[in-house]
Amino acid sequence: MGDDPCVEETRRGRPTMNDVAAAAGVALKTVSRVVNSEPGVNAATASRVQAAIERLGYRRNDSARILRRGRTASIGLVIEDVADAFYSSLSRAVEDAALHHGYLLFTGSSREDAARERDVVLAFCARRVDGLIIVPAGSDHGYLAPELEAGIKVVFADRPPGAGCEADTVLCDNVGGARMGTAHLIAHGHRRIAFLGDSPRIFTAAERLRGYRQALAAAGLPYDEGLVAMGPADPARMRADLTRLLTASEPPTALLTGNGRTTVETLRALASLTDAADAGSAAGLALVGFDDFELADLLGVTVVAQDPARLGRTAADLLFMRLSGDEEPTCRIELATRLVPRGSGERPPLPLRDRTAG
Amino acid sequence: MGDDPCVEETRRGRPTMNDVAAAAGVALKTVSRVVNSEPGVNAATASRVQAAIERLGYRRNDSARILRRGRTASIGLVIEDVADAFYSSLSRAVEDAALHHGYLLFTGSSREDAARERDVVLAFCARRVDGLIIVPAGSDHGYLAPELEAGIKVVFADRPPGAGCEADTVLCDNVGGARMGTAHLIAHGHRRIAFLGDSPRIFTAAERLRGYRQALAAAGLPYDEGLVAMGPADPARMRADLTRLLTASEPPTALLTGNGRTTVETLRALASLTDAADAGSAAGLALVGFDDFELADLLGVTVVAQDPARLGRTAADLLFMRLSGDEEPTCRIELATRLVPRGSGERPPLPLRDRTAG
DNA sequence: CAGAAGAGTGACAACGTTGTCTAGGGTTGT
DNA sequence: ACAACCCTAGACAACGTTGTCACTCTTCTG
Repeated sequence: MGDDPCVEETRRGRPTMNDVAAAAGVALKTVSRVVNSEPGVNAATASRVQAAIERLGYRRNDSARILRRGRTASIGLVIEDVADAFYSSLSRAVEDAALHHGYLLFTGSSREDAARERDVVLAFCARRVDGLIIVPAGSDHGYLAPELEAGIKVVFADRPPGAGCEADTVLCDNVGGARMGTAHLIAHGHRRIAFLGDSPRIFTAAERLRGYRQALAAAGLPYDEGLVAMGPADPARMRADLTRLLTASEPPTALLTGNGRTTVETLRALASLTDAADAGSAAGLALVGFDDFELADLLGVTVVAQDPARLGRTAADLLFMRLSGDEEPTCRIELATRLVPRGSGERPPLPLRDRTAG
Repeated sequence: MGDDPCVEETRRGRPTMNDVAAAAGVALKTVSRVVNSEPGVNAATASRVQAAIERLGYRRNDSARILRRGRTASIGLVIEDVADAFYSSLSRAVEDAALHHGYLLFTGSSREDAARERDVVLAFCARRVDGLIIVPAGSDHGYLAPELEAGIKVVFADRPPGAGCEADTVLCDNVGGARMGTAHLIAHGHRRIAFLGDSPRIFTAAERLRGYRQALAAAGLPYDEGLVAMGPADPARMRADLTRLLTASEPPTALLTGNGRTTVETLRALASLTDAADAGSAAGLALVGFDDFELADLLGVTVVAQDPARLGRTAADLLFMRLSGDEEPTCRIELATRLVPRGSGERPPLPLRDRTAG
């Protein structure tokens, strides 16, 4: 009475193949065969094993399986922030691809922090992912050398790896997109166009600044540093920058914003600065945003659209090609951007003396 | 010459602790101690081992570690869709909590498909996650019994588990929120209020419908099925439903929309139906949306705000309490919602004869 | 009818790590 | 000088699975 009432049931924790084997009266290996749908098991035996599996609630231990087999059928995705719409679209595309190939997906955010990027990547490597898709935050990827050496396939997305790291890369045409957006404003008569972008140490922000400058140069317009404000999309900073721009002696008549968050915060700042209900036309400024965003259509904001889902899909396709044995030299793909006119970018320059801000 | 030029370097694949031990001239176990920062290793020995680790690019194999130790220090999160803003905020909160506790996070989307939810959950269990946070798509969670039995901690978020599954649950006050939003419209003079929601087989949609009906009843207003349209947030369907509502003999003067996507698609449909640039006031309808969304402030849309980040944080806190040994009876937490007036919900009813839609 | 072929099953080692136990050698206390 | 101790280090088994090989029956072939 004081003893185990039933030894078999008292076993704590998860049942193993051994337990199933004992319950079904077969050998361990036979259970393994059933679990993995391997051929060479009598139908009657198989169903007896199956019954034992269901009765005990057995689930295969993938850690043991991975340890034994070497391949994990999982990939890792490192992005900047899951909560950002751009990256969550990208995530979803990668998740779809992983599911389609029967892979499990780890996702982690770097929060634009190189050390954290490294930690997340190495944690995934410790879990022995077969491949990685990385949106790099840092610019030194030397830490990847042993991983690449060990055969882990890596694809960089949205931004290239740091110098000295050779790997497939999928980017948007940042320079071309920014050039196109700027040229669009120039074509509508603007001569003083401000550029509001993310911190210039971020690859995409620097590239877009480059495109902006190219467009100015192509049109024979001067590059004025006073019209450029770059930094993280912090509402307070952006308000201050916009106030400075708009109260300058020669304020811009148009804005090019460097990414989705910047565009949105610019719209907010403009709305709060001008008390205009219709933010799209606030202050009479023309506006082109780099990167499309939800509701840009309703707000009438002209954008240079990237396609984050396509970016993710392309990176995943590339990764799975590598995983299935493709040994071609590494490649660098640049996806085209698309200008979507919605009104805000087609406004002509307004005489600026009429209004004051602040 | 034809042979291995250097046996040690030729070894394919990843170095193991054994390799490191050999390279450093110590025993396997000593390497293990160094890797895990266990005490009892001479500083000189430790640095020799460390050097070998770096030279070989050794990374611990977590599968083996997990197999040996039993605990995985990882949790799984199953949501409906990473690309949805509500769930991506929730994800981010969970990710933060996981990071803070030193746990790794698996994320998977169910796409509102019960079978897929089950597959994802079981895949995570096969990887031996210690805990799970689930936004359930299905209503039968019998498949979780063996997992719970095996000690996996489960917290349900946003929606409760199906009958017969006992587990901690964190919800929003859907009924109260919808009641509040509806009462707000009633307080502004509306008598015919339409409800546009997600498919009624989704828990939150059904609850919100319930809140809507309660508010009507409390105000002595009749419940008119003709004012209710529920289904997935498909643009075409929503346009058709709105057209039907607005061209009815007694059209509504206000709308309550049942979630973020529905609100956004409603705004789009209204804009396209009325050609109004200012979608917020399109058709003169008052509008309250359940669930806040990016740019609702600029569009002037009154919402009943949930806090997805708080939802995720609460669920994660609960899970980590369970993981650290908390054995209290399961609980069900309901988070309050908050009404955020921004204009669209404060418009008075308009005489409806003036306009025609379609 | 003997021998070969094949289907079904099981024994066993190995994957890379960690927990337990043991051994060597130096220091301390009496 | 001897025992008792601590510090360091290694030997070994075990975690749960899968790949390899070997064994036992049938059944088929010559």
